[in-house]
Amino acid sequence: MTKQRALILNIIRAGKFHYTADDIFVRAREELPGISRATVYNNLHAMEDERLIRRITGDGGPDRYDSSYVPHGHLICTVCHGVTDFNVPHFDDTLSEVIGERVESYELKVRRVCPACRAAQTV
Amino acid sequence: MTKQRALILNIIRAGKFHYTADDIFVRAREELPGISRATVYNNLHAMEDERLIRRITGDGGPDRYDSSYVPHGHLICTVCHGVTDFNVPHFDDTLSEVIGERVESYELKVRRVCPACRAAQTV
DNA sequence: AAAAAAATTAGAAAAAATCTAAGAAATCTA
DNA sequence: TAGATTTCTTAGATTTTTTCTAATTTTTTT
Repeated sequence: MTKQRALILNIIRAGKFHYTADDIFVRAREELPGISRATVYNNLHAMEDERLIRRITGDGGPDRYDSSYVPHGHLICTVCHGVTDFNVPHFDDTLSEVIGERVESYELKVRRVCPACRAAQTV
Repeated sequence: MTKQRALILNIIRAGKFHYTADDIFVRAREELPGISRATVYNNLHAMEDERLIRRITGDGGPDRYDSSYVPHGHLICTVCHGVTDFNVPHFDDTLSEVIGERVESYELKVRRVCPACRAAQTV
């Protein structure tokens, strides 16, 4: 756990939003001006493998990173590509029942226009 | 429906797999050597808007295209990586109710051990 | 047939991610 | 602790994927 990795993890955990690698790079550079883009990518991948964070592949936009690896749904805006978490309680149990097999994990992406973008559109 | 678009749609429909834009470009060029990459992208986007095809944003890799617009789940085996389609009837309506917003589409990937691999494991 | 609209083309450009080689930091070993 | 080994970071080039642009071709309309 280098200071670079700690910083990256902090940024992901502190943020209210799901950041892209570039978002994280820009924020990390404020604190550690010498940090390299490659370091950000390296550490994101390493932490993904260690299940410390989860990568969310978006809809057109760049990948984003979630501070929780526990499966949950993601609402993706088709306009701004912003990602919001949402939880369906016991969704894995529901899935298990539907498919008749034990579920290890799942990934659910729901695409819709987020409230902010919808408001902007109707103005 | 230009001949370029018809060809692209044919490639997507005839293929057993989900192709990337580049896969499609390479195959299209066999038939129509002058075809441009931009044409492939333009038509993929146009047909996606027309709901003739569906874009699947992958896990890291480039986007792929599915000959069916109708959303459906994918069961992914964590052992053999095989992919099986599965359908939850009216799942988008259910989602709409849960999140309280109009759902445009969804993508559901469920990871589990497929029956064949499970059988092999217990042997 | 002429004008207007739409689609296509080639290639440049942008966006996103990865790779490489050199150096720095941390860890291990005796 | 000194030296060796391993791991991590850096800068920037490279690759991959997608989009953009402007000129041309094709199609449609009048």
